[in-house]
Amino acid sequence: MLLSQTCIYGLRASALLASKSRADYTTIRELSDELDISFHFLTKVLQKLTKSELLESYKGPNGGVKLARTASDIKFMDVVLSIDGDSLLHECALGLPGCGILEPCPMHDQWSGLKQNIVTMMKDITLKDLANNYNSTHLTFDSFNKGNQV
Amino acid sequence: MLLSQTCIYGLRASALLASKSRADYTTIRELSDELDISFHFLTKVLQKLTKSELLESYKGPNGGVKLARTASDIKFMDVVLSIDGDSLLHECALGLPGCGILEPCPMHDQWSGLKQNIVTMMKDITLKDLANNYNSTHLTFDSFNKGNQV
DNA sequence: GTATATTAAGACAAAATAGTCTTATATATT
DNA sequence: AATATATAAGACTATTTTGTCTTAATATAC
Ligand code: SF4
Ligand code: SF4
Repeated sequence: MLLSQTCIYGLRASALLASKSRADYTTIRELSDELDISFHFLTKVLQKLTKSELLESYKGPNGGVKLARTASDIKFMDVVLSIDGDSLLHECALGLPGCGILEPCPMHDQWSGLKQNIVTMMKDITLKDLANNYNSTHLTFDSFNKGNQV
Repeated sequence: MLLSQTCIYGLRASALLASKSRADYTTIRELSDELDISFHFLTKVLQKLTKSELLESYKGPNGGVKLARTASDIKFMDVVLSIDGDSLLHECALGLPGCGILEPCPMHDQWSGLKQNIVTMMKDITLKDLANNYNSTHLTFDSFNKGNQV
């Protein structure tokens, strides 16, 4: 897995938030219900995004969370960096230690090209993109998760 | 991380084995020393490769492990499949549940292309490729692992 | 100000992954 | 046969990741 489970939750919640109006706060309970993620766990995940100032939170009645910027202004990568940190950028996802510049392994050129493409994609795609074709079934039910081809 | 730590160990040991003669068995102790991996842990990892018939093992004096086939005949992907299974092939490494064919998310086309490239690379590269430019420093010391760019 | 709704924080528990250690088994040498 | 050398197997521990629960803090409404 390229991204932690925690990060995935953050991405799914962010995408869902991006499909909602920024005029109102959405409660984490509503998000956790729609996404079928544990409320308490999602709360902790979103706290990271709030601290990173990708989300804004508000306590009390009519409180909740909302995007801190417009959906088109928040990149997929912003969420990844906030939750998983920058290891994706700096470490070889193949996991082979001793990195590329000094002593490249035979896969390095190919791999680093592919990896750069992934990073570019994550830096290109915004929450608006994710929200555009948003399909609640897709982002919601884990039951679809088994045995599907990618 | 795309591959488990266990899988990385298997790959590093396999690459090292590929740089050695198939006429002799190499002891796991020798591999674990050269790669700076716990002997007992590496033993368990290599047992998987032996069960998958990528390696052959032999007990007793002058025993050890060796490649079951020529290095050019064993793919990077063979090792990955043996140790991590086929989740890399079937699951979205982005982790978003509910997969691509029925309800593709907006990233699907891009992502599935990139992912296919990774899979193709892993199916293309053989242990011989890894062994060719083999550099023991690179595959050995974790101290190089921090802060290098990929 | 009291009750209610909400996020924040942190202690705690469970599960998955990684790593260690001991014993069993097979082989070779003498 | 006895000893030494090796992998195989499995119990055990440690660490990380994931998930749960309780309490604190903050805001609203009445
Ligand atoms: S040389 Fe490149 S591909 Fe190979 S292990 Fe290092 S960073 Fe990864
Ligand atoms: S649609 Fe494709 S990219 Fe998106 S989550 Fe599913 S498999 Fe992954």
